[in-house]
Amino acid sequence: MPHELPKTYEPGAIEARWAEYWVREKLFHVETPSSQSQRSDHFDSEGSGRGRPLHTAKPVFTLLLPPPNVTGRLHMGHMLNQTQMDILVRWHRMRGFITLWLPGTDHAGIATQMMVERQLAKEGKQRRDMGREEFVKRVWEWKREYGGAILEQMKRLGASVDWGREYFTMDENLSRAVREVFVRLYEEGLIYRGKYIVNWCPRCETAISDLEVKHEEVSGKLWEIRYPVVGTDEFITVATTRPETMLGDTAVAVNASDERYTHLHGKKVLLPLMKREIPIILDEIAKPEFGTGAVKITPAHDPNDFEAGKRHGLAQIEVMDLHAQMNENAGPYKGLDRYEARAAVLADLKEQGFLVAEKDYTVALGKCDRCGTVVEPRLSEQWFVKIKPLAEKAIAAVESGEITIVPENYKQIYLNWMYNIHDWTISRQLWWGHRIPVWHCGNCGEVIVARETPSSCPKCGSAKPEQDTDVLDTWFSSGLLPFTTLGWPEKTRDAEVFYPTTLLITAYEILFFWVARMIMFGCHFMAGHRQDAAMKQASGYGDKKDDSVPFRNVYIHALVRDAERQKMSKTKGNVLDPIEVIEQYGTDATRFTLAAMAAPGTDIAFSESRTAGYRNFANKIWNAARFMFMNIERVDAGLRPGATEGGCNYAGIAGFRPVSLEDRWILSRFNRAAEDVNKSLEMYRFDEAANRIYDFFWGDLCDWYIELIKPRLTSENGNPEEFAKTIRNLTTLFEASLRLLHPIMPFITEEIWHAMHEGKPPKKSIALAPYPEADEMQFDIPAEIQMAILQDLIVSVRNLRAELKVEPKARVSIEVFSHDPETWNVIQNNREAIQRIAGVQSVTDTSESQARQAPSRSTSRFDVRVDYEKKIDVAAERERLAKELEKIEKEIANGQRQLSNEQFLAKAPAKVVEGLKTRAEELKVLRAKTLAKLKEIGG
RNA sequence: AGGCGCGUAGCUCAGUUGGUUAGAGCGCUACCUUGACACGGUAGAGGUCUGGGGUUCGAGUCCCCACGUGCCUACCA
Repeated sequence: MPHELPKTYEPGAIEARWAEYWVREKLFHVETPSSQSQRSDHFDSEGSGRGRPLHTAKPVFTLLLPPPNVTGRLHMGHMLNQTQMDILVRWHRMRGFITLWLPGTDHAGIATQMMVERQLAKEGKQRRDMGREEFVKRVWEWKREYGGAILEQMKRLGASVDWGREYFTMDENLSRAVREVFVRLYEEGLIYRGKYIVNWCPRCETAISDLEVKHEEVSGKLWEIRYPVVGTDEFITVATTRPETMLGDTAVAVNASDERYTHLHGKKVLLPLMKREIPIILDEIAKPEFGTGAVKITPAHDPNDFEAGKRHGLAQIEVMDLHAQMNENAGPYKGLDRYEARAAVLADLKEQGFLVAEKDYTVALGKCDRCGTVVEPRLSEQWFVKIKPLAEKAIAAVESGEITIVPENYKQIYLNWMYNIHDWTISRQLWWGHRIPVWHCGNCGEVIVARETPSSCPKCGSAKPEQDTDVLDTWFSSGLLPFTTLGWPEKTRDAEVFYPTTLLITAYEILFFWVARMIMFGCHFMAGHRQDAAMKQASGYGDKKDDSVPFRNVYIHALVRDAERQKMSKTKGNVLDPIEVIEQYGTDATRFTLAAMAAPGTDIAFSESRTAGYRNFANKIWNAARFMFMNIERVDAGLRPGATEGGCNYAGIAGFRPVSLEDRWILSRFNRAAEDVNKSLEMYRFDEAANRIYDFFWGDLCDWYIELIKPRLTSENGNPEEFAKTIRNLTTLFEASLRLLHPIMPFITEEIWHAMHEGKPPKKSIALAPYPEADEMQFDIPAEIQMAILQDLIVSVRNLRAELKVEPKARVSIEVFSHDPETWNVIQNNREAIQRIAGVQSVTDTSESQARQAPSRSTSRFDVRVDYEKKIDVAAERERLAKELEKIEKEIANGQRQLSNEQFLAKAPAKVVEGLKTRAEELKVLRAKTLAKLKEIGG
């Protein structure tokens, strides 16, 4: 069974099977390492742990999964994020790190509440009718039933998280930690309550933070209204984009320096419609250069006016309720929606002659991030976090380099935001979430902040204080996750080992929402924490001073857009469902696409054609494996090599015994690929890593190596011993290449790897096998040079054959000229390969250059001519040669200009000059040869 | 209004501190049912790197301007 792979690669069945296996076998579960059990535990006994002394602490790699909302469905952004995390996690795990990837979900206050409300609406029910307790119960039911959807989807991606440690932000232990944090901050004076203007969503009926407001430029109107000045026949004209708020005006402000209004200082205006006398005040809020220089002041409905109102002790008249409907203070407009009221107010103003002008104006409308409703600034009692003291530590952690942010431009963005941060509104008027641990005494009004529900008021002793009805902003609890998931506030061994986490990978969108908050909370609450020193050292962070930070590195990934570069959004209907892409091309191909397109700095315009290409790549690997298995089948049992005999190690490929040029070459190429891939991953260059593996697997291994060794595998009367050696080399090479690819394409590599081991793999999964590293002893520069000559020769002959339109099956004779001994060596030693791969009958050495003979190709090392009766297309050949000559001439001219420039010779590095000179020599030869050919065919 | 990014082959994108011949995938052309693979093979065509200045021995790469395009931040009525 193991060697019978179906002819065509079909990812669906394979992937589902392994995804299930990884979860069932708990392969990625990490027990808390005790202080004793951290000794290095190598994968094999062959001394492969080069550079890893035994009996030292193991390095640790910890990553927190940005918790998806329980309401979430997987989108491309998640998949990119998780692909990148999984690549790094698998890579570290294979390199012997204690690797913990912690998964969980977020209760997502507003989003989840909305979801359940919608469900209730279908049943004709309303949240308020059923009451808070019933409703929350209902949300929990919903969560149990549907909340796991996104995690199930994650399993399909192959995310190698530790499912044994899965959390939910409303779990009891995490909720306890949230209360603890609230109480401590309150006791430190960092949480306060007050009545301020906040962003209010009339649909969600709750306050939201600045970050949850999305601004949108809309073409709107600016209305100018004149207010009559009491006791004169003058008017003051003010402008507004929200005329309905004038009903709550309590003053008109002008600038003290504005001479237009000097004579009106101390006077009052009569507020139209409301017929209320309000003062003209002097305040800096009014800028003389803007409009009329006079501003209406509505302290209850505008944040600036609120501040101005406080400065002048003005009344705050609320004219709207929590649904943004006009209330009793709005007089005749009571009961109207804010926009109905706007229309009515404008009509009345116009009728009464107060409306002066209506101008087109671009307004930045604030909309609720969740539901899109236009936000209304509203005066209300809320809880706030005093943010500056927390921000200071968070700034220091990044400025000092204790936390690195990649790409680096995000560091400045983060810092700018932190410098200008405002206090954080943390209370939400929702029912779903962490209830604020505050109780109000109905008797004496005492405010009780406590970890557990108080049975009586500590001040007056009256029974049953009422708990505050608000819940906390969802980000308040998720901001604590790096330490609460490791057992905080207890001091745990988990925290000692896994905190600070190593890395956080996330999208730019939540840099402020989440990343910034985690840094603030981590630096504050984990101050004084020490990570296990030996492990910290082993992990490469021995030089870091601050172990309070929630993570040592942040990597911000790009945004996934659709093929037209549009941001994917439900309203646009251009959302690409990753599950659909996966069903069509496979998870491996989709992962590979995301990795290969993840160049830093630019967003990803996801293109399915790329995914199709990488599905083809998987198919290529699949078939190369089939070819390998086909040949293994033909080996006698006694000769069958163990696929990993000596192969399953870190450095190079230990079991590979090169005998031929292509053996030496592919071994060298493999090691170079391993070196490059490791380097790229170190720098989060997923695109480089993916492309490098692609080129190696397809371009080197399949296109050349397998083609070259075919005769050693397929010749009927071959030497069985050589055959076995060849197979051994192929299998060890292939096995190592699978390990190289595994982090990016976990499924296909797992499938083939198990097949190679005939059901008896050395580890339960390739994911637990070591990751290849370069062995410098296996670099072979001469082999690479010689192979390049061989490839040049073969390609030249193929090229000539194509041009001469030689029938594919016909074999041709070739004549080769070279004065280069190395070239001769290559030809002598690889005559058979040349004949077979290039369709050559005989190779003749000539002592004379073939350059002027028509059907020929030249490189600086050799000329090769095909002996064939068919005539070339003279005109086409002439054109080709002319074009080639032009290119050569251009390059020669270019090179000469530089080489004759003293400045260049003096200033350019020797290496560059040397290279140019060598190239100039080559070009001279090539030009002579090309000219000769042109002359020969009468050009 | 500020800030950031992008503009390279028909399409989607690479191109590391400026250094010899600007790469890949898809698409395109021609030929090929060669015992791993047509989701394949072989050989090709296709780019004055948006435009204009500048720095430099040397610019796709650095600077300035323009045009086009995308995003983020912002309490200016």
